[in-house]
Amino acid sequence: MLLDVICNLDFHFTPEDLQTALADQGCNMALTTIYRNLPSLENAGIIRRTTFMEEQERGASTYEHIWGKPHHDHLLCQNCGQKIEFQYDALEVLQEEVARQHGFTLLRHHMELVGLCPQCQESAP
Amino acid sequence: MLLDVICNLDFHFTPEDLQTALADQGCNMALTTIYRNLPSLENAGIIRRTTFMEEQERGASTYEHIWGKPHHDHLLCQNCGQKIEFQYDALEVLQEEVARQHGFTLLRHHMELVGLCPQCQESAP
DNA sequence: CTGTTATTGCTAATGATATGCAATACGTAG
DNA sequence: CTACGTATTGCATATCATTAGCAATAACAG
Ligand SMILES: [Mn+2]
Ligand SMILES: [Mn+2]
Ligand SMILES: [Zn+2]
Ligand SMILES: [Zn+2]
Repeated sequence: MLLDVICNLDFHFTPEDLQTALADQGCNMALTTIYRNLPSLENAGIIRRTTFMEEQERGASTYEHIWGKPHHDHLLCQNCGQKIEFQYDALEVLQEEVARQHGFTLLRHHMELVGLCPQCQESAP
Repeated sequence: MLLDVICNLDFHFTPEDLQTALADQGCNMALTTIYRNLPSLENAGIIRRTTFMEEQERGASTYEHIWGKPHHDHLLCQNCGQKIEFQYDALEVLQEEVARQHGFTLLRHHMELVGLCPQCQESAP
């Protein structure tokens, strides 16, 4: 059930979002159970924790469904909270380059770009 | 005193690290007070919160002294926790490019590269 | 059907951070 | 310096996300 609900969510979600989505399907799962299962799903490569430094002040961490989807990073609007997913291979290549320069083997990265979306640039200039 | 201690720390620190460093100088400051003053120092551009997704699981957030220092990002060793600071202008340029492609005005970013340092590559291959 | 093991829910513990408030330090006008 | 209003502290307590303990329940295998 948990897996099913996760696969049908297309946006980033918190453990509580999952509980709500499950409840909508008639499945009442304790939050504790959800918290207990998230690490397994993460290790299995089905979800990824995407807690953004930008929104970290207070509040639960967020995850996203990544099974079968290509890697992407995020662009966030500081004002409206909108999240845009992007892929930019040249960036990934440069990250590898930085790691190599320091003799590191790069395993993964977390990159978030924070700015103002087109709409928010106008309304709050 | 707080400001003084921060300026003499050259590594990333937690609020508790600050308390310890202050105590070493003979100044006993309540943790509450430190927590209360960190946001001001951050707004003033003296420190920056650098909580890494990599070490976020449990534990306090970390800050670093940035006043007068040029911008940098971090390369972390997953195994030994070592942090390396780097500047790589080409990366920053590409980040701007991504933002522009989506009509965003880029304000800041958070990037952490996680991998294995040279030493840890040998000991845990 | 029955004993064995894995998963759940409930409740209470943790640990970082925030808040209420009274006590103290500070800065300034007299 | 001296008294008073304001800003800053410390202490105790609240919050809130996440975890742990444990007994109840479901899943599984023979
Ligand atoms: Mn995403
Ligand atoms: Mn740094
Ligand atoms: Zn916006
Ligand atoms: Zn290492």
